[in-house]
Amino acid sequence: MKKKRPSLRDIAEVLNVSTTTVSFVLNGKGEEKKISKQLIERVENYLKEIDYKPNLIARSLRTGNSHIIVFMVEDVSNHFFSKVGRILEDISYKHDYRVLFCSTENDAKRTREHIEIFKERQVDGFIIVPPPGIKEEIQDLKNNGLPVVLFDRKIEGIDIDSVLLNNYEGAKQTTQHLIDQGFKKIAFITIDLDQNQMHDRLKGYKQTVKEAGLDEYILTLPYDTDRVAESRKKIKDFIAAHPELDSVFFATNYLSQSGIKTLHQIDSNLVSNLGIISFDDSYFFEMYAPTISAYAQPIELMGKELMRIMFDRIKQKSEPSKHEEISLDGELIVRESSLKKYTRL
Amino acid sequence: MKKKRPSLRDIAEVLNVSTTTVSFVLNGKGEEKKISKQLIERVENYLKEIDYKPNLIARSLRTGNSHIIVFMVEDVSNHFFSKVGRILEDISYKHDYRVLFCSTENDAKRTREHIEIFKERQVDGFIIVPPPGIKEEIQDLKNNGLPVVLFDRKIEGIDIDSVLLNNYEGAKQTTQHLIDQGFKKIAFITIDLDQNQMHDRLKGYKQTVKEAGLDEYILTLPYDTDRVAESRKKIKDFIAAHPELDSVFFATNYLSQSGIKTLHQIDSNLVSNLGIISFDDSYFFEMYAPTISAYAQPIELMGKELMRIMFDRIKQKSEPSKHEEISLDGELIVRESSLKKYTRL
DNA sequence: TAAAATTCCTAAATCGTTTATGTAAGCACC
DNA sequence: GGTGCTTACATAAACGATTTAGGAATTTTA
Repeated sequence: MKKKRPSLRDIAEVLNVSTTTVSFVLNGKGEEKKISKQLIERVENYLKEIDYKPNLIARSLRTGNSHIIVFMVEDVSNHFFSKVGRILEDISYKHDYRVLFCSTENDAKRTREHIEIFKERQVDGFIIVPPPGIKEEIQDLKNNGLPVVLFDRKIEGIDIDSVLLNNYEGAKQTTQHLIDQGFKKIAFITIDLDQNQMHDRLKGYKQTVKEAGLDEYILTLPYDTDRVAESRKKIKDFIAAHPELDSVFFATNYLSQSGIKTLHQIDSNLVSNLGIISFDDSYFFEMYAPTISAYAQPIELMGKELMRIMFDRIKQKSEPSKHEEISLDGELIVRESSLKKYTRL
Repeated sequence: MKKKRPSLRDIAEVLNVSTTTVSFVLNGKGEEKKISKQLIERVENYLKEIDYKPNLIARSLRTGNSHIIVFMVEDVSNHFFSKVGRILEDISYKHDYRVLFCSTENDAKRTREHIEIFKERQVDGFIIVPPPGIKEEIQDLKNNGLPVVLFDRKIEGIDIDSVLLNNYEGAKQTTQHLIDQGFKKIAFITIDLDQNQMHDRLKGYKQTVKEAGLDEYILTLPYDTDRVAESRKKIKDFIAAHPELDSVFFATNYLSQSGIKTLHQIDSNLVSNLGIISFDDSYFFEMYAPTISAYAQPIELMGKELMRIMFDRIKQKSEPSKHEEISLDGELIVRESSLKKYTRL
């Protein structure tokens, strides 16, 4: 049943040539290696005839690369990451590379193990959303000459390629939009996560309200998704404590979704009466009634930039003289909710 | 810079033993292979000391397997699939396997290419959501002795392991729930996709309303996501043509989300006044106001069953005498929307 | 016409494992 | 002391490709 695939040697035997010749032709190096036209043709025809597929493992062992790129994110089932993953997959596919997604769970140990395994599997590059505490491993990868591009988050004190959202500018723009719509008491609801992107968003908000001469209203919720009840209560108390609030800026889309739910529970008119805007877009916001405006990350562009850098590094092999730190701008998606409010005030 | 990792041979040289010995110890076969206690210890210590990591590519080449399982779905960024993928990843991780997700785009050609590549990469098993037209390739994989488990959809006329939702029963149960709540004019909105699971859902609906002596109201929308406008119009016309409708059963969660949006556009009270229920759950339904009830697929269980069968097949190597066709039941998640309606009628 | 260059191809090493087979030493047994 | 059985390792052949170094035949050059 289990018919063995023919190997290069088998083919060479049948054609009465050496494996070298077959290998050269297979890899399109026939002319370069001065194989005669006739022979090239003969080999090519046979390869086509039997629909020969080389054993990629053997090839990897010999060449040291695998045409596989790893994409490590916090959670592959997170919508944002899976969307980006999909883009990466499509681009890779066109270049005959494959993408291996995996979840770090934002855990350094798990990430380390993954990296170790993939290194031994000769993957050609890493695109990583780095959890805290893996600076050394990243540096190590780079020292081993493996291309690494960070995504979504950066690591301080390490010179490395990265593709990030300009969180500061995004938050400024988002806050400014609310201000432009006439809102004056803008709350910023964020999570208790010590990560650069969250800091930058907060800074953007602070700076913008300050420039506009408005007051700050900041609520920080626990990161743990288990502590939903606690978060709900905090939001309720916060809203109750500040009846003057006319709008809310949620710092992540997950936050918005649960936050909106909570607002609706407090008072079913609240969501319609407040100016609500979210960082990170979501399918949800388009469907919800009322629709919710959001600052959307440029998913497609991110994927493209990631792969552009990755392929650059893979090709040039040597350590690049200069690393790229791409900072991308998102796009404010204005939906009815943050428009119609103005007339209500 | 690029310090080469030590190989088995290097280690053998340092320790003045053969690679065989090192290999046996490495794989825990020391005792079995009658290596002396002292030597085992000496080797183990050294391995630990240099933190030796074997080259997995070389191992794969020799052993013919890779500890990689491929999970091919229509689109990795689809929430349902990515959730299941995440489960598979976690289970695999515990068994020292990795999962390679990839998207078929429901396209036979792309699927074929993927399968070809992965076969050459010696993956140990395939979990596939099969697009139409790849029966032969699946059969071929099986003939090559590779474990294949189908997921979500089956292929007629092929004896193979599979894990599926019991769509018929699910649709029956879902419809029955609406009936139990007192609804009598129940619409079934589905898509124009010639797949078993859609047929089964339709059958479940039909059978249930028939048993209850109620009328059928069926609307079939185009599958193409580009034809949103057309779908919207069809829904509007359908609702207008049947003012007597008191409830709607959407056959997929994507449909529900866009459908609910449309209903809301027609009349902002419609969503609250109709009994609405969806096949496939979504985060969205929990957050929406009002919340939407749904028949949820047992994601975790599905993942577990898939991996259970997969590992069974990987272990036993030989062709199983009997294939498993697992048909799982989902769970009706009853939220306020389908409860409170009854009182309104 | 001998030396040099070119053309066309091959032998063999190599990547880093696993594993079938080999073998030397020690012991028991009649 | 010859035979057989363990024990405790080593040798070497795979796995299936790529690639270096080189060889024989032909052609060009001087």
